[in-house]
Amino acid sequence: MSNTSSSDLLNNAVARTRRFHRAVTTEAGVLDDSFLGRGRPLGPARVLNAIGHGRRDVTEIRGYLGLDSGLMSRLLRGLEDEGLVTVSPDPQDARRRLAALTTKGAEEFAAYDALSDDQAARILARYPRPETLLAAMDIVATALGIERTEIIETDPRDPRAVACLSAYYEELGQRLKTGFDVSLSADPEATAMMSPRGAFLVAISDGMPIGCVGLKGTDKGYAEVKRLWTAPSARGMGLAKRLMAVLEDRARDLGIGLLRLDSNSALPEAIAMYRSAGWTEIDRFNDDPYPDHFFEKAL
Amino acid sequence: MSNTSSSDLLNNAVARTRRFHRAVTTEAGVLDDSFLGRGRPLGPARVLNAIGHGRRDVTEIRGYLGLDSGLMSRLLRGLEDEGLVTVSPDPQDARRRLAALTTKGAEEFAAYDALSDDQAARILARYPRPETLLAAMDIVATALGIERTEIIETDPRDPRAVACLSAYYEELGQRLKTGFDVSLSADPEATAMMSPRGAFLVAISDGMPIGCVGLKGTDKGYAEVKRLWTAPSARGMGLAKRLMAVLEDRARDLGIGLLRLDSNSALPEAIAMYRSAGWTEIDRFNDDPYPDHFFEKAL
DNA sequence: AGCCCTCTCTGACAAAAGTCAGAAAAATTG
DNA sequence: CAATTTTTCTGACTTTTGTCAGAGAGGGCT
Repeated sequence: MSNTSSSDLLNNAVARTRRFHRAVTTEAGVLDDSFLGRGRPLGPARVLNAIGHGRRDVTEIRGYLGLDSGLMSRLLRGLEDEGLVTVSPDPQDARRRLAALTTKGAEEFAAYDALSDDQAARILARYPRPETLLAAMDIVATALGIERTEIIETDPRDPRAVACLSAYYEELGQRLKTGFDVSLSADPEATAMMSPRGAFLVAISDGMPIGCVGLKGTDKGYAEVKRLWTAPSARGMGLAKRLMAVLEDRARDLGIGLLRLDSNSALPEAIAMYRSAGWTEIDRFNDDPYPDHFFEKAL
Repeated sequence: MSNTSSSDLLNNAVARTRRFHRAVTTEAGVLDDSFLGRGRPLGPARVLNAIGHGRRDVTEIRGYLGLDSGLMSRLLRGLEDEGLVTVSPDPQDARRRLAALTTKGAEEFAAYDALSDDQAARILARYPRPETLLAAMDIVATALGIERTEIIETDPRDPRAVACLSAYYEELGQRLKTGFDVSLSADPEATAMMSPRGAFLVAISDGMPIGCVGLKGTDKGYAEVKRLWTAPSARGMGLAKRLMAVLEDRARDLGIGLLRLDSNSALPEAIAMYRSAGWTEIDRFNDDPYPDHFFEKAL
């Protein structure tokens, strides 16, 4: 432990971070050992799980797990001998190889998954009201993973998009004095927010959707930005700005020259962000009952 | 990843816990590798650090790190050969052995410590306003470490006690409409809260003080419970109750038969806890300006 | 003292993880 | 098309980690 004066004990950021790390790595012996729960060494278990999580490209897995090519090759061979995995050349580039789970391998992966779920549930069961802990875990996971957070384009009916949209509607309902009823607002049809008319983006952090934004094509000479939302755990990390930047790029790709959006004064963070991101406030351009602020940006 | 329906994606507690785990173990490759930053294998590095953190008893280190006696012996021998550690028989029980760092060993340990500090600082530097993240890390660390949390008896002037007391005064100042000035309240002298007249307890979680309580001996036929505080990150986990239970045991050991305490209606959680822990509300028994509730409990 | 227990150390292994160099196959480049 | 690069695979290691059984010294109890 570093030498810390008494006033530091509770406030020193580095000491707190290190204590967090100590707590988490000690507990990792409980959380993490699902990888050891099926009598297989860590190496093969990690490879099997990486494949189960959808990583197919051998080079990619090697990079992700930090393995030497020789070691990787042997681990794959072992999994093949066990009948859990098949490896075949990539049709695009026959030097590369793609791994896939066999039926037996998928079962084995599911067993690991069940072990992990059990362990997570066991940890949570220790806390009578785990909501505080879960919210804190979300913040930590989002913050630590912020650089790994991917922004993907999806169908707005994709479950990950729907999860974000539901959270968005619920939050609007709480924030607006009047409540919020989607059916009263202009709910874009899905196809208006899909290529080639528009786009829908979701931010994914370690597999969890933590933000979204939609671009709705119109026939009025501009496209509209809709449904910008970030998870509470992600706020203050610049995610909304990043979503908007990607969305503007996407709009340019689609040949869109002018963007508009509406917002509500109950969402001051959003309005401040639009101002700082180069949007200009304009007059009302629709008759939606909820918004009271309107913005425009030329691309 | 487990199959989760769309509504689960954001709210399923197990999925959130597993995502947290993924984020933390991925990042652990960044946080944790201070143990690998000095060209020594993990085993010896862990032993050296355990000794540096004040663990001297070889059996204890073995238990803490989960090492076989043979392996432990060889690791210690290696560190001795490097001139970092000396091992000598325990004078109390010559079967046991005690390890200590040499000067060189202490330097090496300090180097590991500096690496850890740097890594923690580097992680924090990524966040412009890390207070949210730090608060979340405190909550997670406290929750995961709640079963490892020790309650120790200290001098109330110990830095760990002082850290808690300062936080307590500051919080009282914020919570009481009138503010709080220690000098106007009955500030017990340290010796009144030390054996044999009283006691002072501090809860330590992974090296961080997260709660305290004092037992102040008087000559009026009762002892007073003073300065009960738990860190915000520890609230809702029953820590105050645990501190009180230990304090009551300690009071019984000291031959005290009656306890009293005062509190303020600005601290409703505390008052609810006293009621549920078998305390009876009584009339004012002092003229301290701050309290407005008074309790008593016979042991 | 005798007996049983605890703790450390050693030797002898075994398993797991990691390293390195070179061969073979496929893709890319000039 | 030849030269170069990328990727995987193999063999031949080394290092690290973990296991087991037994020896030896010390402690506690009757």
